[in-house]
Amino acid sequence: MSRPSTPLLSPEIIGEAALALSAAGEPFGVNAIARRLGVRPSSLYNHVDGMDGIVELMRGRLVEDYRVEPQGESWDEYLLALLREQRRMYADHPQLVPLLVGKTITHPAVIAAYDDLATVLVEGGFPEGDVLAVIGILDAFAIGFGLDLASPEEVWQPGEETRTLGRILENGERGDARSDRTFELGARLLVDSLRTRFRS
Amino acid sequence: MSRPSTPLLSPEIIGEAALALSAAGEPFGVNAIARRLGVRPSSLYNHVDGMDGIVELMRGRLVEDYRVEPQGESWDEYLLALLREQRRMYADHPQLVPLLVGKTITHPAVIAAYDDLATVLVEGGFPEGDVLAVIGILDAFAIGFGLDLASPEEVWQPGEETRTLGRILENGERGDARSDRTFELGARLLVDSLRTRFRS
DNA sequence: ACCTGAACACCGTTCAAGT
DNA sequence: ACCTGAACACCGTTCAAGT
Repeated sequence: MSRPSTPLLSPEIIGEAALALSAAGEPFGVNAIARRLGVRPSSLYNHVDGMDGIVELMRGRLVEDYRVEPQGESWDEYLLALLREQRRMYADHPQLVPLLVGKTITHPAVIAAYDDLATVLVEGGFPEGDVLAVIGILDAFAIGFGLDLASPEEVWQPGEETRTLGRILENGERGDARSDRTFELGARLLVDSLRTRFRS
Repeated sequence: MSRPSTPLLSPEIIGEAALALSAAGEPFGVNAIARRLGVRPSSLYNHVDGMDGIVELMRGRLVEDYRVEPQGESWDEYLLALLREQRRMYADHPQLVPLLVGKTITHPAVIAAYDDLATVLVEGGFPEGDVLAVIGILDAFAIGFGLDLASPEEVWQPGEETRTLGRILENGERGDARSDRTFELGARLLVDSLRTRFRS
C-alpha cells in the first residue's frame, strides 16, 4: 500500500480539507489534515510545500468561494456586496486572519479580485491617488467586522458595577444580532462618507 | 535548587515575558516563555493557569500599557486618540488578535476601559440604543487597521498584467506610510460620519 | 510554596524504503 | 510518482519528587 494506483491526495483535496477544518473552528495543521484524509502527515509533503503552501492553497480557494464579481452595478452597491461577503469570509475563518494578512499577496486570483475592486473605484470617479487608501479601509473594515462576528455570544461580561456599559448591555442585543447591527451601521456610515467625500 | 529562597516567577513576570515575545513577533507559548526566563516549562504552572491564563494576563497588561483615559476633551478627539492607540496595540501584537477577540471579556480593567468609552459616547450625545454598535465599529476599525499596519511592506505583488491595480501601486506609497495614510483617511471618514449622523 | 525531571500526547518536517 | 515509517526537534500539560 505504499503507492496507490490512483492518488489519494492532491493540492485541491488538501486545501479543501484544511478549509473544512478551519470553518469548523478546529486546528488545520498538517497532522489534523492528514487525520481527516486518512493518510500519514508525511504524505502531504508529496503535494504541498509544508504549512506555508497549505495556507496559500487556502487563500486561493477562499477567493473563489467568496468572490464577488462586478456586474455593472454602481460602485456603492458593489462595495456593500463586497464588504458583506468578505466579512462572512473572515468570520468563517478567524484563525486564518493573521496568516493571510501576514504575507504579501501574489496569488493571481487574489490579485485579480483586488484589480476588479480598484477598477470599480476608478470608474466610479475616485481619484487614483486615494484608491489604495480606500481599498485598505475596506479590507480593515471587513477583517474587523468579520472577527467581530466570530466573537462569542457575550463579548463583555462586567463583574462589578459600571457607570454606563452595564446598562447599555442590558438593553442591547447580543450575539449575531448585535454584530449584524454593528456591521450594517458601520457599512452605511462608510459608504455614505465615501460618497460625500468623493462625490463626482 | 528545587525551591529558591526568593521566587523566580510571578504572574507579572510571566505576562511581561509573553508580551515581550509577542511584540518581537516570536512565538509566546509556555516553552518559549520558560526559555526566556531561564526556567523549566512546568514551573510556570505554579503561577498561571496554562496558556489560557497567560493570554488573560497579557490582555490585562495590554489595557494598562495602551490605556487612553478621557481627559474631558470632546468625544471626537477622544475617539481619535483611542483609535490611534488601539491600532498601535493590535499592530504590535497581531498574533494575539484571534486569542483576544475569541473570548468573552471579564477582566475588570478591560471592562473599565470600555465603560469609559461608553460613558464618553453617552455624554457626547449619542443615543443609548446606538452606543453598543458604535463601540463595535470602533473595535473593528482598530483591529482592522492594526493588522493592516502589521502587514508586510509590500501587500500586493501582481505577477501578471492588471487593468488598474498595478498602476495604482506604482504611484502609491508602501509600508507604514501607506498604512498611515489609509488609517488617517479612515479615521477621519468615520468620525465625520458619526458627527453627521448623530449631531446633537 | 515553588522549581525540577520524567512522562505523555501532541505538532511540523525530513528522508530512506517500498511499490 | 506517491504513500509509509522512523526519526527529530518542537509543543502544552500533569504530577511525583525534592527542598
